[in-house]
Amino acid sequence: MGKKPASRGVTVFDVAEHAGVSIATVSRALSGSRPMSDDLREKVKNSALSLGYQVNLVGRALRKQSTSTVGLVIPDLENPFFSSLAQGISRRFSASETDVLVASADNDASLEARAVESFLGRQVDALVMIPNDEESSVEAVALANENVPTVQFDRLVPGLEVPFIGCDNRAGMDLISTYISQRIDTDAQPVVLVGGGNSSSSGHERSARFLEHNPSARHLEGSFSFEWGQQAARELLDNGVHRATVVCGADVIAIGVISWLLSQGWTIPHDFRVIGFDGVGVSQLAHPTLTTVRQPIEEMTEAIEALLQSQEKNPARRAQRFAPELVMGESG
Amino acid sequence: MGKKPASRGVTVFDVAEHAGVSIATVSRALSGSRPMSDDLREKVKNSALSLGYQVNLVGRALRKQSTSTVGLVIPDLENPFFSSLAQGISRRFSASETDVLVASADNDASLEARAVESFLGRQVDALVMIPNDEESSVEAVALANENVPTVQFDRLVPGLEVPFIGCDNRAGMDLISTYISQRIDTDAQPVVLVGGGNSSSSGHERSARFLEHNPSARHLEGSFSFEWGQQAARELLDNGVHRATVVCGADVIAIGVISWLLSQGWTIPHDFRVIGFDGVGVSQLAHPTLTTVRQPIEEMTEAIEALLQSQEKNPARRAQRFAPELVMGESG
DNA sequence: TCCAGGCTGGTAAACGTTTACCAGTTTCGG
DNA sequence: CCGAAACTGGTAAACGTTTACCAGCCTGGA
Repeated sequence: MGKKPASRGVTVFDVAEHAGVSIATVSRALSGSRPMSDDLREKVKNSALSLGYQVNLVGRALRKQSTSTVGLVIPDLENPFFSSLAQGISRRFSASETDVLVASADNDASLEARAVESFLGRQVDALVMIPNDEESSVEAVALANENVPTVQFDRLVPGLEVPFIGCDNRAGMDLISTYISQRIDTDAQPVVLVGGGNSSSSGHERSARFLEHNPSARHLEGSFSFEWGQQAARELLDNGVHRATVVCGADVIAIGVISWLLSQGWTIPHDFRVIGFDGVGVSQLAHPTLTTVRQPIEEMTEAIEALLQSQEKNPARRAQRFAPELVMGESG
Repeated sequence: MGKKPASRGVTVFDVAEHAGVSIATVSRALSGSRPMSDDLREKVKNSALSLGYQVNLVGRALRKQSTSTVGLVIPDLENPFFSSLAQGISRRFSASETDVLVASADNDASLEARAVESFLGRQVDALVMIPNDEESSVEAVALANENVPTVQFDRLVPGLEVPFIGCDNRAGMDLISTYISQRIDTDAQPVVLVGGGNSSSSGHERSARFLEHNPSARHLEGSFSFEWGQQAARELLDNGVHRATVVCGADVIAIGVISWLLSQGWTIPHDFRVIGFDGVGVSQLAHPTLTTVRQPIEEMTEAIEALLQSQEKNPARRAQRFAPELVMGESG
């Protein structure tokens, strides 16, 4: 019933002394790295328990030259799509006794670089990166890949031999295009594209593909944020657009657009149809429910784990793109 | 123009050899821990650069017995309130050269315990915890606090001498109560409380305080999630409630409630008034805009940093509660 | 009886840093 | 010109693990 002793500072030596064995025996008993008699093992384990011993992972990492850890670098924790991805990855890896450490780059290239350096310095076994940007993130991704198995997720930096796992953005935009082209026949609204900006590959790919199908669409580029969605909607209204099908580069943007339009008294989908992209997390709560394209993030996180596992042996396939599916909602 | 060499495996010894000095000099030149002549320092730095040397933080941590790292344990990354907090904390600490590592407990007590153990094993200098639960998180928080300076954030586990920083939930509910009581005079709607559950201190405190003011309020308890908000709204409608002021234990819940009510064709605030709690992140995008109570998270993250700084010397004050403010929106 | 081989436990080295301590040189006041 | 102080750079120990190697013992087959 006594106060449990603090474990900081309790080392294998203390346990060894308490149990009357050597440190090698302690290590072996605790890790099971070599078979030994049950009573001895029990004795050691009891000593460890009663001293409140907890392994020092720093010491272990230094000796074993491996931590059971993967680092995840994310552009922005406040973007619910990214935090869903983070949650998905954590969950996936927690099953395989691997810790996932998350760092936010806060949309800042230098913080992103710092996060990578920090993870590398910590000797993570692998790195999963959602690069901020096609240009400013090149060095960080390259540095990561030179040092540990690395996978780019969701976004891709050009010109690097770093494996990529993400969604087939073009296919997603194809789905949306054919969907709205059917609609357009019946009610001829102008089509507007509100993109997430050309500085990330996903923004880039989505906008470009959509414009291939709809070259005459009005076109606004911004960033992947609610605020941009709101601003874009305001610009549309200011320019006298009062009926339109608004295709957005991401659900966050779509939510922003809808929020602004509703606040100005317009109705959806009557006045404006709004279509998103991602189909993950909060956006499913939007009202009216969002018409969007859903990325299969379960499959994608699974692929990440598989890739990283095999990565240690053979060099991985270049890029894996997963097909998204159209989700019909009320908004468009 | 040659390929930059991989830094993994480049150690102080390599740099020392390349620069023609001893490892002590390398360490000192790089860390500036002792004054030395400029040209020597330059020479060492150049060697380090050309070899692509990157310090191994594991080795450093082992020797210095300190990492410049604080761990953050979060119940659920998908809850936008928590991810906003995480973002805020990361940002705050990034200014002071301290890395923040985030781990999600995924609303699971055993994962939470594992996250704490992992951080402790990694020798983090401090721990910030948002405990899952008032009961099942006790051991994890206690373990953390026995080993490193620890602060509980937003949620509080009872009976432990662990410093706490959070919002004054009772004051928040006082604000809401007086606000709606003014309204109630003019249009006498029934009042409903949709709480986030009694298993966390914030849910607990908020619901209890609100019921002190409104003992006759209809009362539903669930969890801090969108889904619960939707479900609660459904239950209300099923029970024939068609006009009400719905006070929610959190914005996420309020968003869920609103989303369901709107989807069933009710209007807000005409049929239902809905009021949230938190005032952070995504919820500001809701439409109609949310009437809520805003927590001062800037101040709170600042307090965390200050607390952890001083914590190393003197034992910290028990609990700091920050006053929230009422934010008028259209929803209630 | 002897030796090979299995089993059990211990000793010590290694992982990559930082830094206490030391030794050599220079500077400078007396 | 001597001694002390200041400075500069190096050697080696220490942080907490894991594990290669070793030594002793026991078993069993020849």
